[in-house]
Amino acid sequence: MKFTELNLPEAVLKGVAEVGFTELTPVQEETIPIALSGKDVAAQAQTGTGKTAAFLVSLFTRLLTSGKRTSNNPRALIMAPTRELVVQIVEDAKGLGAHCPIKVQAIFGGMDYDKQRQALKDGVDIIVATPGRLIDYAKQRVFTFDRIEALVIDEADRMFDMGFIKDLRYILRKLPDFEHRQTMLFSATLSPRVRELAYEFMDLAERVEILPEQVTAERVEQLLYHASRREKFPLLMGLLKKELDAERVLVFVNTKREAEYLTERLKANDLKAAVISGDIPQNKRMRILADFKEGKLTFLVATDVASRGIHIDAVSHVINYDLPQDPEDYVHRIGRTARAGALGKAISFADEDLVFHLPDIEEYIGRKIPSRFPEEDDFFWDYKRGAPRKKAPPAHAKPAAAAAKAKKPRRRGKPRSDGKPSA
DNA sequence: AAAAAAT
Repeated sequence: MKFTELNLPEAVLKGVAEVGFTELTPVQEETIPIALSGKDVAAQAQTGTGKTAAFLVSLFTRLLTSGKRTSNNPRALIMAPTRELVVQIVEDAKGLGAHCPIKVQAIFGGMDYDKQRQALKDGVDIIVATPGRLIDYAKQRVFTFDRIEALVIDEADRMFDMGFIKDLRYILRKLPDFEHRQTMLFSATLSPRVRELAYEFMDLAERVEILPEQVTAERVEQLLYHASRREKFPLLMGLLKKELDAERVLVFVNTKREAEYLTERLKANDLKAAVISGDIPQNKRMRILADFKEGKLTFLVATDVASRGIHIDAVSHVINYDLPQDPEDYVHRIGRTARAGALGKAISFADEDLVFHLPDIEEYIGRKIPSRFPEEDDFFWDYKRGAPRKKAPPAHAKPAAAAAKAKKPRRRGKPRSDGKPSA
């Protein structure tokens, strides 16, 4: 099906054509007609299949005909779990909505406090926001939720998890009742638990659920190495020597601390690497992401701040240096590669501390990840810092000793050097 | 159990 067959307003079609869309993706084909009819939608679809455009096209079409912009009273709200994702959605909206008289405003923490505040006062049609800053302005009555007629929750399962649910509920309570607004839920992973929670805020009678058979994109080539903690870095270096096409590598770790440490190790080996995590100041986060997108960086070491929704062209490899704790995060992380028709490789390391997550991940994705134990020549030990230069021990040799050794430098119980109380 | 998100 083509966008031109959808009976969209001329202004929307013009934007769609300009960003180069002609054919609808399967998820767009399923969701856009339903969304245009005003029904609630809960859609799970593989990463990189055009979910953002699906809800943006629907929102623009609705808002073009439903009324006019007034100050302090936005008409639609899009919620997302990271600031980068908010920025990206706004960028997509600028392209698709280039010919629509619809004002889209990003609301998120870490930057532009007065600018965002003023924009809300002046009046916007669509807010794209992370929860914290939005609630801040709402409490100050910079704007009201009274005229919100459509709500989109992107990466819905993340928005409904422990860390976000309180803020999200606060916002949902302030919105017009679900009978007087449209609600749309999107994610690559939409668990039954999350759907149950979310349906409290949706019109059950008018809800359409779209669930795929396969959660991961088939074009991602997946591979897993069983490697001990101490083997992981030499294995990473070894892989880089072999995979000469590793031009844009996104490396995921589970903690902010590990992200910093691994980045330093890569840099010490003269590799162009940078780190992105919630500890990095917002303006730097944006610059690093831009540098990575432009190819100025080969490596981006990231926490799960970068695992969801972010589109980066031509990521050749995703490395799960730490196996993620949540199976959903595995799906989102590897979804950063092989996007929009491209190919990509996802290589995961399973060490003695994290390998126990593997069965859950494999059950979730419904298949075994091809795995192997590294060979002698998979390693490259001759890096500059912190490891023996001799030959590699066999994989999983003395895991108990390695685990015990690993616990030592954690300084448990001691006061933090920065003076703040430890969490 | 960690990450993200307001100042």
